[in-house]
Amino acid sequence: MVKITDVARHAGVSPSTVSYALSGKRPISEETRRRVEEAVRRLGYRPHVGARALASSRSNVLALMVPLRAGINVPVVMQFAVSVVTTARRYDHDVLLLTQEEGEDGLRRVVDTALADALIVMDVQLDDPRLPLLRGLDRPSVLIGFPADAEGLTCIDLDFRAAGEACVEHLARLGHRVVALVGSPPEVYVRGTAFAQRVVQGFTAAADRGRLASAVHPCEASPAAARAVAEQLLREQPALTGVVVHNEAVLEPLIDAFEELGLRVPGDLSVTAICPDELAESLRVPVTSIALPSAEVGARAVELLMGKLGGKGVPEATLLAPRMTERGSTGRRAVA
Amino acid sequence: MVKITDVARHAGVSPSTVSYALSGKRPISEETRRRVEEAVRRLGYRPHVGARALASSRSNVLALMVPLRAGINVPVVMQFAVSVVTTARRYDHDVLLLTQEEGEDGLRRVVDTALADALIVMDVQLDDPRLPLLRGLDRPSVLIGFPADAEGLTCIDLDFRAAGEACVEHLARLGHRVVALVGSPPEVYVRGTAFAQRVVQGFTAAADRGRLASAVHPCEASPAAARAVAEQLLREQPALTGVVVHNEAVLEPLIDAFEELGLRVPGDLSVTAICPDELAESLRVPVTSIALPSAEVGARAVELLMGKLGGKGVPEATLLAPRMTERGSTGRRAVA
DNA sequence: GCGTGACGTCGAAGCGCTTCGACGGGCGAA
DNA sequence: TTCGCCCGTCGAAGCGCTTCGACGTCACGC
Repeated sequence: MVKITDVARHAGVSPSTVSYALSGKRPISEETRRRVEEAVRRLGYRPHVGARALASSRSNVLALMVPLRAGINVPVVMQFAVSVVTTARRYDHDVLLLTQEEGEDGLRRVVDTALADALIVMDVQLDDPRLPLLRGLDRPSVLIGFPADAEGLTCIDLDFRAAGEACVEHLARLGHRVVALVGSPPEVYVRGTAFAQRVVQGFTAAADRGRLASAVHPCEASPAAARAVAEQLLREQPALTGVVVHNEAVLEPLIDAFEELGLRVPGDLSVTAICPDELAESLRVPVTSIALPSAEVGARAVELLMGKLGGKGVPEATLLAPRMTERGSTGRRAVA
Repeated sequence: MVKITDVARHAGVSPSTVSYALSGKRPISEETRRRVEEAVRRLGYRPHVGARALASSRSNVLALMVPLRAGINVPVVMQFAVSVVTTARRYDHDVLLLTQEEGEDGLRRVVDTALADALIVMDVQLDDPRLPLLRGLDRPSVLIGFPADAEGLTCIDLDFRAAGEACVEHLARLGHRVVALVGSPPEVYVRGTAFAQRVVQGFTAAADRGRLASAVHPCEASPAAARAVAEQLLREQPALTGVVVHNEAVLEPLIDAFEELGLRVPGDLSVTAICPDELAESLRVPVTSIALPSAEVGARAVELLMGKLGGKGVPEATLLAPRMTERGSTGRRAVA
C-alpha cells in the first residue's frame, strides 16, 4: 500500500505538505503542488479512508435509508438511490445502504460509530418514529417527504399541492368545467403521509380559483372500488369531463370502468394523474401525468446535505415544482 | 464521544483488555468480560469504525455494485440489495452502494482506499470488463451470474439449466408430449450472458430424456414478434400443448396471441415461464413459473464473502436450485 | 533599514483502535 | 519442590492521516 509518506518522499516534501497540497486547506506553491500531484499519479496513491476519518472526523460517507414497506414503488426508490449515489460521488462521498428495518437504531449506529457523516431518510411518515432521533443528532440529515411537524428538520419532496393545482389548470386550459379528484384510500388521509392532503388542497384551490365545479373522492385500492367511484361520479356529476387521479392502484381499473360505462378517454373524459411515469406510460391509454421527480429529489437531497456539512444554512423545506407530461389521455372538451 | 479508554476506566481494566473482551480474540475471564460489557452498556460505547479500520485493516464494509442498464428488472435488483444488506448486518457488516456506472475504477477505489473489505458485483456479462480487476484484487469478491470464463472467480446464480429442465419435466408430468421453448432475443444468445444458453440446454436435455418432441425459438422483445412466433409454432408443431417462455417481454403478448389463435390457456395449451414472480402473478392468466430467487442469491453471496473473509475455502460456483410456483397456466393435457 | 504580515513549509502530536510481546500467578507434571 | 506452561491482563507501539503551531523567507510600508 502506498501512503502519504511515500508520496512525500517522492515529491521531496513533508507529509503535511502533501496533505495540504491535496486538500487545499493551506496555500501551497504552484511548483510544489505540481510535484505532489505528479508523485500521487506515479505511485497511484489513494488515501486510506479509515485513517482520514480518524484524523479528520469526517468519513465522506452518507447513509441512505430505503423503505421496505409493501406499497412503495420500487423503481422510484431505485431511481432515487442511484441518483443519490451519483450525486454523492460528485462531492467525493460514498453511500451506505440502510434498510428501514434497521430503524432508529441503524441510524444511531452509523452516526455513533462515525461511519456516516450525514443521513438521508426516505418514506417519512407524518409521525415518524425517527424524528426525535434526527432532531437530536449532531449530524445533518435530509428527509424525503414531510412529517406533520417539520420544525428543525430539512425536508424535500414534490410540491404535491402544486401538482394538484397543475392537474386542474391543465384540464381548465382544455376547456373542462366540471372536474373530480379520485384520491388515495381514506386511511391515507388520516395517518400516513401529508402529501395526499396537499393534493386535495391544490386541487380544490385551483378548481375554486378557476370557478370549476369539483368533487373529491377517496378511493380504496381495488378495481371494485374504482368501478364504484366511477359510477358514483357519473351519477353525482353528470357533466363531468375531467378527472384527476392520485391513486396508482386504481388508475387503470378506473379508466376501464369509465370506458365500460360508455365514456371514451380522452374523447368524452380527460384523465390526468399523479403517478410514476412508468405506470402512466404503460397503460392502454397512456395517461397525462405528473411524476415524482425521483432523480431530482435524490440529487437535491445530497446537495442539501453537502450544504449543511459545509456549514451553510439551507432551507428547511424544499418543494420541487411538478412537471406534467402530456400523453394521450387528455384533450379539449368536446362542445356538445 | 465515548471511547475505549472510557470503558476501560469504568471497568477497571486496560484498553487492550476491553478490546479483547469485545472481540474475543484472547481469553478473558468471565468476571472481567461481564464488567466490560456492563461498562459498554452504561456508557453506550460504540467503537469508531475509522479507528478500527486503521488498526485492524478491516472496514467491515461490503461494496455492492448494482446495474443500471435498461432491461434489467428493478424490483429484482432491489430485493437482492435488501437481502444483501440484511444478511451483511447479521455478520456485523455494512453495505456500500456503487453503481455500474462507476465501473472498474469504482471497485478499485473502494478497495484501494480500504473502504470496502469485499465486493459483490451484479449483472455479470459473459466477457465482463471488470473480470481482470476482480481476479487481480487481493480482496474477495462474489459475482452474481457467470461470465464465459469463471476460472478463479466465485460466482453464484440460479441454475438456469435446471430451471429449463424443471419446466419441461413439469409439463411432461402433466402429460404433454410436444413442447416448445420461446427464448430470449437472438442477440442475447450471442453476447450478453450465459444463462440463456443454459436454459436451452436444460430444456433440450429434459425433452430428449423424456422423449418429448421439442423446438426452440428465440424471440425478439416485441408483441409482433410474439405473434409471429405463436403462428410459427402452431404451423410447425400442430400437436403442441406445452410452452416454456424465457423472455419476460413477450410472455403476455405471447399468451394473448395464442388465445387469439384459438388456443385457451391452460385448456389447450400449458404455459410455464422463467421470470420474476411479480410478472407471472400480474398477468391475466397467472403463469406457473420459476423465478430468480433474488433474496436467496443475495444472502448466499454475503455468506460466501464472509467465508472468504474468514479464510475459508468456498466453492467457486454456486448454482441455486430452481423452485417452481404453480399458478393457473398449466394443466393436464386434454386427451382428445 | 526595520518591523510586520502573508506565504509556504515542516515537525510533531494525536485521532481511537488493535495487536504484539511480556509478565505474573496458578497449576500440573516430573 | 521445582520447572514449564497456559491463562488473563497490561503497556506500548503503531495503523495512515490531518492539523496545529512554529519558523524561515520575502515583500511591503513607513
